[in-house]
Amino acid sequence: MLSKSCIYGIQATIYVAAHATQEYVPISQIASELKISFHFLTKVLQQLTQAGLMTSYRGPKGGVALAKAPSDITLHDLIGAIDGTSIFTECMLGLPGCGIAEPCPAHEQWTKIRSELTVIARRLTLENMAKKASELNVRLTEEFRYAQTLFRTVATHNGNDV
Amino acid sequence: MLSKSCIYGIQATIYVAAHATQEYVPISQIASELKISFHFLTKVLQQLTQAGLMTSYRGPKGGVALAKAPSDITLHDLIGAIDGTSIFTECMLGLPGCGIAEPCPAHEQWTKIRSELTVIARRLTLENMAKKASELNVRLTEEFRYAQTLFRTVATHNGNDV
DNA sequence: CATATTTTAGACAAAAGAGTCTGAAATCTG
DNA sequence: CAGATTTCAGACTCTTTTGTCTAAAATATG
Repeated sequence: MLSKSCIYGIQATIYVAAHATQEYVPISQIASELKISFHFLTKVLQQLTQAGLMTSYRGPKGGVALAKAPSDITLHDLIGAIDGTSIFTECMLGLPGCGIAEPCPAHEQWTKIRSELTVIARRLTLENMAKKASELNVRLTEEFRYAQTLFRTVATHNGNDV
Repeated sequence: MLSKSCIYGIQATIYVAAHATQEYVPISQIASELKISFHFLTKVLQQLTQAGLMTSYRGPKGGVALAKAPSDITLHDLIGAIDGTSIFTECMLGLPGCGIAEPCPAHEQWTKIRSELTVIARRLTLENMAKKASELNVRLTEEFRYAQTLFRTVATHNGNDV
């Protein structure tokens, strides 16, 4: 569905959006909290800065930050910048030119799914997702709940029944 | 979205379903008509026979055939046999255990899409798709319309505005 | 200015996907 | 039985994706 690069990019931007207090968030911090290879994440985030979705700053106090307001960056933007927009536009069977004139046998059904996927991806902003992620019990990474890394101080939440 | 193997498998089974007159269809015939590598298609169709969706027969007059009625084989079956069912079950961000208890930030939206995708894939049978493919102007392969390879004798259809 | 920190750039390796090829096993035809 | 046809099984290559590593450029701090 989505490439690993894309998944990492989405997770990282959500993390950055949730850390709006920091000016720039070092990639090393994101990588270690999200258990992603630092060097690999670096390359992914470079794609996002080159696409104009993030800004970067070198040196001490450097890192990456969102280039726009979290409410102005959509899931569609992120997927498009990393995996490309083919998932939103292409035929399920990968046939170029599949359309109303020359549909593939699954054209109509897939078109419906695809358009809903597009709507949802356009509607889901980083603000939405970061807000969700900031609530308890919301996952951002494989091993840990995001809540555990984000709010270590929450005392009422005692369990870790992963 | 779908792997090349999966796409080839779907196209090939549609082709076989549309050639119900033949007892067994040789893989070489499918491959050449659909412009797919013979040896590669062979391996893909072996997966389908091992999954119980197709039958095969060796020797002259041999080939592959559907193991069930075309109305009894769904797109879901085909995808499941080749790419696996993860596309119908997994979290968009690939997080194991993502669910109601521990949702990822895109959980609800993706669940909706996924369930619609599942419904459609379960509803779309080979019979449906083969019927669609047998109508004019329906694509099954990249270079040619399926209609052209399937019904070469149709005279009223003079155009090829690819 | 020197040093530590951080992104940038690019080479390199490992793993998976896609595609090719060869030989063996099964089966029909003469 | 001999030969042709076809799937089956597995080795092999090529490409893309994923992941690792090293050196250079930029920048803050003392």
